[in-house]
Amino acid sequence: MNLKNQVEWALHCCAVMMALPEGVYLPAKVLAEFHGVPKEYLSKALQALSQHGIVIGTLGPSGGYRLARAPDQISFLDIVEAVEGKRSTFRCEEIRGNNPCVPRRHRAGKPCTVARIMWKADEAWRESLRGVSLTDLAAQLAEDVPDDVLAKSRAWLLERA
Amino acid sequence: MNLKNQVEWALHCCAVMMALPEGVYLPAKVLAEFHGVPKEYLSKALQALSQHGIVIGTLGPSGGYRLARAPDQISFLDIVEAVEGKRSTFRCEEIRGNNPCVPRRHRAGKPCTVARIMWKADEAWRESLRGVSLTDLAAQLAEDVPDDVLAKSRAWLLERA
DNA sequence: CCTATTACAGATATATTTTATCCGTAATCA
DNA sequence: TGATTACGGATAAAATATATCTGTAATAGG
Ligand code: SF4
Ligand code: SF4
Repeated sequence: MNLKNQVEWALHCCAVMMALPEGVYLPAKVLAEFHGVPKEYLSKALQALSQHGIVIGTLGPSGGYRLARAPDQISFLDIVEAVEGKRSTFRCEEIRGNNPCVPRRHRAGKPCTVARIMWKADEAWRESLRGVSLTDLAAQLAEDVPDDVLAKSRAWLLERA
Repeated sequence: MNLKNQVEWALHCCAVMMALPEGVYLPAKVLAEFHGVPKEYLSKALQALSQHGIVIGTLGPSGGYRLARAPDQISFLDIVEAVEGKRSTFRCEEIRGNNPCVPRRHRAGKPCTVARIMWKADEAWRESLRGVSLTDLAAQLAEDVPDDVLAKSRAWLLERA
């Protein structure tokens, strides 16, 4: 059970886009080169973000992507769910319906205990991601990443925006 | 991102094995028929449980599986991790190392902020599963499942144990 | 108006993982 | 001895993730 690598890419892209000045857009091509990932496939992830209203994409030269709202209004969960989907990781195949001792009653009934427990764990995962915003990420990054690397990256990106 | 269906099967099998009297073993064949799933593939899940010390398998006629310890000493997490593995669902491909502005320093460094946040969410998921034991499940099942179904299932299984 | 650039949607191809089956071996019991 | 079982490894089929390719429409700038 693995998350798609697009999740990682999308998160990094959003982190990078926080540095954009008002009205400036970053093309997928640049984001792909910056992260060293295939442009075409990364585009799919960015389009997913766009469809979920997390980023805004504009066409034409000087077009590209930027965040659709303030970083403190974008959570990790928003981003993860945009590319990974909202469905629970636990798939219930209703195998209790195969129990030879159960006539019919149970089958269309409410989800069983096992499923509820698994879904609750899933919700705990989501809740954890819901609690972290891009602003939180930025604060941590400022501590972790040396200032010169941050500045150089910023300059590298703006040159190509 | 989906959990394997073996997870669901393993959980149901453990639930069923709680009903076994001391010293009695339930063959994979019976468990498979009871749940309506392919025996060969279910066996793989049961072997995983066995390797992780959650169930005990014995050979020969009247052999099969039973729980290796008391139900209150077996958590959902034990079972899920046995078949799904212990690794985080978030795979870090170290794409920050591809950043053209980073020389060398960063690359072998500690895991970055993004990864830590994702791993923490993963841990929240595990913590949730760690908090539920088979005993808890049994209590819930007693409420959810009608008594006659429970009794009939029990009888059906013991006939074939 | 023209051209280069871009996001976007859809089709296709490849790789990896999940799902499932098959077979041979060893242990156990009657 | 013979039937039954778990176990491990090899293999096959299906589903999903990964990646590429194509064409279209919008847009900025000349
Ligand atoms: S998890 Fe619950 S609802 Fe799903 S198959 Fe098992 S018993 Fe049925
Ligand atoms: S998640 Fe962190 S450690 Fe992993 S690639 Fe991204 S920056 Fe690097």
